[in-house]
Amino acid sequence: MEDKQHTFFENVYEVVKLIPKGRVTSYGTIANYLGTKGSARMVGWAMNAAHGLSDVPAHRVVNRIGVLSGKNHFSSPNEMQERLEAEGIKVDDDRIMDFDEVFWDPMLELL
DNA sequence: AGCATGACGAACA
DNA sequence: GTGTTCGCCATGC
Repeated sequence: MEDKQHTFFENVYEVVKLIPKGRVTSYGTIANYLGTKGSARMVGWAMNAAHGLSDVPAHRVVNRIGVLSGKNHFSSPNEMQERLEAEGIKVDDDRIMDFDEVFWDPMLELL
């Protein structure tokens, strides 16, 4: 873990850190914003590495349909949902409710 | 070198 | 709505 992916990971972290409280985005959206469109899996991989960084709110990143696909990777599977609900995001059956309302698109709102 | 897996996504049936 | 298939690319066997 030294040079090449460093840039990609760094970019992912930077975007994730910019996600406003109470909002969420998706792996594919971040990938698209970074220009690595189609490589949503790499974003997920980056999150896996970001897992230890408190600066990166990985719980605000879900898949395209608002499912907490990564909850299993947290310290506790319940932690992700609790953190989201603590920010005012309603979660039901591992899925974000009103997903279109809390969705945050860097291309659209960050600009 | 190939093959399987994965915090994904889109297209299609 | 669900299930399958393919593309994506880093990692591990």
